[in-house]
Amino acid sequence: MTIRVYNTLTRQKETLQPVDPPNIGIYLCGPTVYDRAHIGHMVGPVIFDTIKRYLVYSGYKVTWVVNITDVDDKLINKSRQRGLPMEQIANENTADYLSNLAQLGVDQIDHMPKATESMDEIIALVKTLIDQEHAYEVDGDVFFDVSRDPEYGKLTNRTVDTLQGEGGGAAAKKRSPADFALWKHAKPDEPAWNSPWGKGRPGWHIECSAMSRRLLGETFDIHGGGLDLVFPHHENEIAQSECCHGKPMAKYWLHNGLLKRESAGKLGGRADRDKQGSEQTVTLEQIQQATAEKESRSAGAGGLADMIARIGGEQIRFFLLRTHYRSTVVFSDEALAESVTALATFYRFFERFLRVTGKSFYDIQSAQERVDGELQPGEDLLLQQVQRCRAAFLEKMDDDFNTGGAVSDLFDLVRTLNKFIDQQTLDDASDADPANLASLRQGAKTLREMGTLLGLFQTPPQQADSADDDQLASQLMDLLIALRASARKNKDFAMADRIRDELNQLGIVLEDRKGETGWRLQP
RNA sequence: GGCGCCGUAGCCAAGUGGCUAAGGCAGCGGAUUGCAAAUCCGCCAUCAUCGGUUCGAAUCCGAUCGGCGCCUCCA
Repeated sequence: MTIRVYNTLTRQKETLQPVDPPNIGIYLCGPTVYDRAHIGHMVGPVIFDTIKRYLVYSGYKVTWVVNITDVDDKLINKSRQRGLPMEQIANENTADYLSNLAQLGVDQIDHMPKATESMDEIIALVKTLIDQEHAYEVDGDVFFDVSRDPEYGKLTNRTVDTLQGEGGGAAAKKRSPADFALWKHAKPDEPAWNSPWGKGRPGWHIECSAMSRRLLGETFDIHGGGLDLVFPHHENEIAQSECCHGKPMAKYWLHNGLLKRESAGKLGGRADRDKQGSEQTVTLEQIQQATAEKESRSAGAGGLADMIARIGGEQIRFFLLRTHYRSTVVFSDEALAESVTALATFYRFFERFLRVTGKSFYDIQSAQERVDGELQPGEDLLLQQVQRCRAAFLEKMDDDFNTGGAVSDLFDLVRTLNKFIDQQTLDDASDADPANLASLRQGAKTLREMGTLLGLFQTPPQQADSADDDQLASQLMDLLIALRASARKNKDFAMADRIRDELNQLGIVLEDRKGETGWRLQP
């Protein structure tokens, strides 16, 4: 078993060899919580959640950190616009973010440090960089001196002289346009922390260097984030941390692709920003309108939380995992709908499994550890097929966490199991061979193992007939089904079909099985 | 201008040097069904174009066309 990952730093796939096996430290750049999350913010968490599941399964001890940036210029602007304290805005949006993560089944994060709770480490790091003459102070601002870092630009293959650098009022103070702020001097009405350079706040990149060092050490294994963070954010993190410590910051740099709308540009990208205009001149109403437009296209009128409630967290997770994490994903209602349809195949199988075996798929205990090549010579044909699916699945996951390819093996496996039920006529529970049922259970257990690795099928989907509110609906359905059964018995197919067709109009699908009729809502 | 990515069936999407190019959605044919639904079986691509390397390329190299990202805040 060898796991290979694509490393942005070397621009090639490499064998994963932890710095300190079996431990693996992962740092993922989380959100700046100046606004509610959109679906694009979920790509990184979902894939890294999956990566951690896979690494733990493969025998590693993984520590995964996702930071929350809760102090920043955009937060300060937002605070002014809304007339609320920055902290309150940060707290609101952090809560929204966490709730979205939970809905998508992202539950593997070990630490979520906040920038505002890491000031001591940040200041200490800046101080060291000044002492080392990698940074300099000008009137309460501190800048990193890129000319003192011969390796600057190595992540993105850039040279200092080609860079424009950040503009704004601070540009005049910088020795080189490419120098970037480590510490920003506070204006009178801005949130500020005491520092050796007066009151101020951290620059954008420094908090990640400080927090990753505290929680994962000076050199850790995997640093992740969206492709849009490669430059300047990660380039600058590398510069700060490696100049400070004199050793590599992270061994592998993994970047997820960005989500794109059908129409134009990535979510929150240039097109969105241009629409909003410069924040000095735009009115609050315009901002709200622009935000509403953006959300209506990217996440439904009520934002991501509403979209999750409407579509389902698992459906969105599945949608994201169907593509390789480094690809650009074009997001649209149609694409999402296709995913929902595809995912329903598994839910139908789980119901069938319950009918056949009397056991819930969700009660199956999933394998916690990876065990390879345990196929016994005497095992039956079904289990051999199941093992082939599983081996194919693991092979794809080993290759840079190819979830898109791995999903196909999930479909292959569910088809194999459905076929087995058909061929062995296990739907007739009365004469089912116990040995066949045992084989089926074993196959389902493997499906559960694979699903769990992807963070899928952890809890039963919302059932139309499970909620108390739908008790009446359930009773009415029983009545209609009984009426239709009686019509069918009398060969009154016109009546029977009318009941079925009109229920269909209401989005309810009937399935006649041996001896009974089931119903479900259309996905 | 600099750095980088992508172009596989109607649509989405794996595969990056060698078995019949995964899987999903849609469609068509069949088994099953009173008819459907569900399930299963079958059909449906020579991989943007051109040229080159190679015994052999979707997969490597070059050119062309088309799409995109970063170089300023962004997951």
